Amino acid sequence: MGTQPQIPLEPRKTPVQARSTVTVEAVYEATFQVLLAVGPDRLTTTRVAERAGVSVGTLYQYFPNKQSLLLSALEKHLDRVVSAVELACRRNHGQPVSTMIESVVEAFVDAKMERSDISMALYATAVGVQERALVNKAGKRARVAVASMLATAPNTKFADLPFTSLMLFSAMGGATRAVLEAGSSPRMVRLLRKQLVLLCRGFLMSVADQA
Amino acid sequence: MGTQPQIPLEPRKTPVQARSTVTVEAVYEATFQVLLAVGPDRLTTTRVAERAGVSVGTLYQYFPNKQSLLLSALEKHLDRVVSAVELACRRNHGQPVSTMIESVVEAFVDAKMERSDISMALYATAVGVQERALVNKAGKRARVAVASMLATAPNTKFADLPFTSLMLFSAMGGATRAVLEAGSSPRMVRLLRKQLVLLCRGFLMSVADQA
DNA sequence: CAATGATATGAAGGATTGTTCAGGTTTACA
DNA sequence: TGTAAACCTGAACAATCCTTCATATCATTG
Repeated sequence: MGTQPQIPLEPRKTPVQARSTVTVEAVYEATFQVLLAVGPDRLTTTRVAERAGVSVGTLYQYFPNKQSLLLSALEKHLDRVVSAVELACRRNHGQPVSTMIESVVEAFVDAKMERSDISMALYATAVGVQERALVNKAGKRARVAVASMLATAPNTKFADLPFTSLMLFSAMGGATRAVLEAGSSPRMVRLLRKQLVLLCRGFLMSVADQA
Repeated sequence: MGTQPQIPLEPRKTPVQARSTVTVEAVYEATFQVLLAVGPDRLTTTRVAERAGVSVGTLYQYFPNKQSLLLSALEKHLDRVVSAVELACRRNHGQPVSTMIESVVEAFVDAKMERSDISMALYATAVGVQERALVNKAGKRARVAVASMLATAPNTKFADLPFTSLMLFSAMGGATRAVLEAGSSPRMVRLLRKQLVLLCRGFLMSVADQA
């Protein structure tokens, strides 16, 4: 298991003019589109640059290498989703469990579906070691938020909050992914919201030490 | 989105002597190991052949190209898991919902954990279009089996069995994957089994039209 | 043991792709 | 308006990797 040679992953240069801000945003968007169109194997920096309407050289001025591009894109998306969940959790401290669940499910599904194309495209990149590290970090953040919210539920105590949160969040993630990959039709998304609430609520009722 | 050129994906030659059967098995095993060791990007046919103790040429006698190797490996694993689930489902027709759940969860978790290394390695390959098609096909098989089992539950009717099965199976898959990627310690696996039963049972109680 | 088919080898070809860099264009600002 | 910094270009380089094929070894059968 050789440690990989330490290659820089941070953006090489930060945009200062409006022009380059547009460029970087176009590169991100192109990354998602190429990812969806041809898959991760045949994603090349040249293809991304083409799609973004810039030259490869330009791309390499803001990303030191291909992997950093994919990592940045992934990080951006994860942060958006997790932030939404964290916000929902913070807002529901002290609420009844039922209310908590509804809010978190809504926030999570909304965040995922807002750009369902990006969500799907990025599943294909969360595959390497570094990528999974990012996903883990994001998952941990979400679970901490969920756990600390659940800890404030009135008249309810949970024996193993960390693991309970893991179950909750991973089940939500799994079901949402399945719907996404099944085409995420409006009907399915509607059903997902409804049944995800039932799923989570049923689970939490089961594992709670009611007082 | 251009249709990919039709490249053959079936094994080129089927082993007839004992010698080659060993070879093919070694190639599969090497595929998993390389996948785990260096990830899908840096998996090369030469590396797999080396690890298997054969030459590249030999590998190409049984697999027409790299993709067919990965697809075969994936298909093999999926079939093993789904078959286990199908068997469990068949055996529990007519049983109470609670018993059904326990059996299916046990069968699924067992199948996944029996070779947890393979399960993890293959997450990284289920990324391209053809690979996802295989996963979808396997998922469908599992859902059909679960649905037709649930249809036989006494005193219980489900309004939307297809979607209910999707939720059930994808939630199970998500939670199991999370535990797998968290290291699948014995403690965690134990918790997973227990709480997965609670999760599924709670969900089915919620969506069932009790009679 | 001869002969035939099965299996194994690995160097070399051909194609793709990540990354650089020398030189151009545009913007900001004094 | 001049100039320095920001930004962009794309051909070329270097490296990797998939795949083939001419040749060699092993197993089976009659």
